[in-house]
Amino acid sequence: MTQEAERAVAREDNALLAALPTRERNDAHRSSQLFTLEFGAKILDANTRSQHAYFPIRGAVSLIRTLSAGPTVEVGVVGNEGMVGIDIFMGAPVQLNDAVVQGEGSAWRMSAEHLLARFQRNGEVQRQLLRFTNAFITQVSQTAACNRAHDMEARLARWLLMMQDRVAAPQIRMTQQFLAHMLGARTASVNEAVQKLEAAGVIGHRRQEISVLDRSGLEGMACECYAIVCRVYEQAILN
Amino acid sequence: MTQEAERAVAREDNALLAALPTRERNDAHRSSQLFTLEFGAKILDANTRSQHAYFPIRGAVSLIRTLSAGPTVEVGVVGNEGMVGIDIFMGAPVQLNDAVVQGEGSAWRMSAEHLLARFQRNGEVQRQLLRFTNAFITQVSQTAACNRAHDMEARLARWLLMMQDRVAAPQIRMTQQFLAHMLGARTASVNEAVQKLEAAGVIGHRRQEISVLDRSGLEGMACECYAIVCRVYEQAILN
DNA sequence: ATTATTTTTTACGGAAGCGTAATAATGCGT
DNA sequence: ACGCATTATTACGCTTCCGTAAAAAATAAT
Repeated sequence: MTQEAERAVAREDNALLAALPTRERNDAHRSSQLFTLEFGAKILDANTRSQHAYFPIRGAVSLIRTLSAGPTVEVGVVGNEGMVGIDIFMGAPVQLNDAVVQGEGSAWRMSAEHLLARFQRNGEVQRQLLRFTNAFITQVSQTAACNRAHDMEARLARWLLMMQDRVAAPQIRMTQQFLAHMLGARTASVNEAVQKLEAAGVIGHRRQEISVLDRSGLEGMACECYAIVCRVYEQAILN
Repeated sequence: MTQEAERAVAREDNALLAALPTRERNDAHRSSQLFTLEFGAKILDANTRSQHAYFPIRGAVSLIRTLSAGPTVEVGVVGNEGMVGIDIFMGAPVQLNDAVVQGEGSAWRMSAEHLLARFQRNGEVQRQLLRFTNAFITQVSQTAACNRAHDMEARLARWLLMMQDRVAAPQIRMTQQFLAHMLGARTASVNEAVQKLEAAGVIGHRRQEISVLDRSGLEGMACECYAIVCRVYEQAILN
């Protein structure tokens, strides 16, 4: 309950911006527009220099890599705790992932120039952004290990938990086809895993929707990766 | 051949340091010690704040994540083109990977305090380090996708190529057991893949050693990930 | 309502790789 | 030279997940 309350508060603003000194925070808000994260929208393109950074207030954005043979794999998810567009201040020539909205919500959108200027001018802004980036690296590392070691069922459970944390709703809306793209698997394999989790009573599902029924049960079926990544982001946000 | 020559030149110093303005570069050398990368040495520990950063001149360092169920997975490799210890300037509370020497060589070793001070003081140092870090993120992302999508044989080929680039020798020394840890697989599976590559005539092997016989043949058997990661590092190093 | 479309579910043979463990080869110490 | 320890290889049954694709169910369009 207390945790619930904390979350509600946190959701009023992006956690990264919220952690900035008042002055910088206000500045960030003034130089951003509120942007609606619409389901399925591709907000950043692979092989392109990002024009904008996004600081989600609510919602989830997946970073997806497409391999030449066709399959796509999600390498990370960003929500309230972070931002999309790190390539802007990391000095990347281009970035290689697509960023796609998975869970509807809203975000502050800031131009690349603005972000870069803020990053270079203010030490605290820089410090926060780099701390997040480091946590993000850990997330991607964990995903790399997870993809090698854990099976569909555990990975699906993990993904649902991460998504639910970010959309802040018990239902998660998406087709299993789409989910298969995230998990780098066949629709049929995903379906099997969905049914197993449902048989275990931790989720319910219908067309285009999965709902979490037993959160802690689901946590029990997810691989360790979920808890690890959660902890890393918590630590990154604390000062 | 020209490429060969370029490589030889590059190997005289770590590429990241070499790209710095003379002044900063000299400073870095003065405040570092030459450190021998001994095969198997663990130079950074998971769950610890790094005390030193390493800028390899020759040799390869693997970043390895150990999962609680036991298996270990390599999430990235660093050699001449980069450095180990990014957590120092990224403001990480701790970092979660072990860093283990895979290919013998040498590196400049710098204290964490020194590195942090240089990072914060000089824009060009910062810029280079962040550019590398961004390339590293791409490497890890690619590994995440690769681990999901590509089979042992292709991943082994990729790993051998990356390792060879960094140790700058046709032979790569390590037990298949160790290799299995890197690839997150059984020794037996690795052995099978080794034999397939050998049957294809692109590598030779004997106890504790694999040698690359047909470099471009091996490239043909590796997944796209090898070329992608190479390109990313090239771009990161160019100004 | 009926048809078309999208999404989910089921099916089946097959490949890759696992867990386990026994056997063979190699190299080291004395 | 001989025995010991490490490393590599082979074996076998099994699980997971793939490729492919057809059937069923849910929704949307006319």
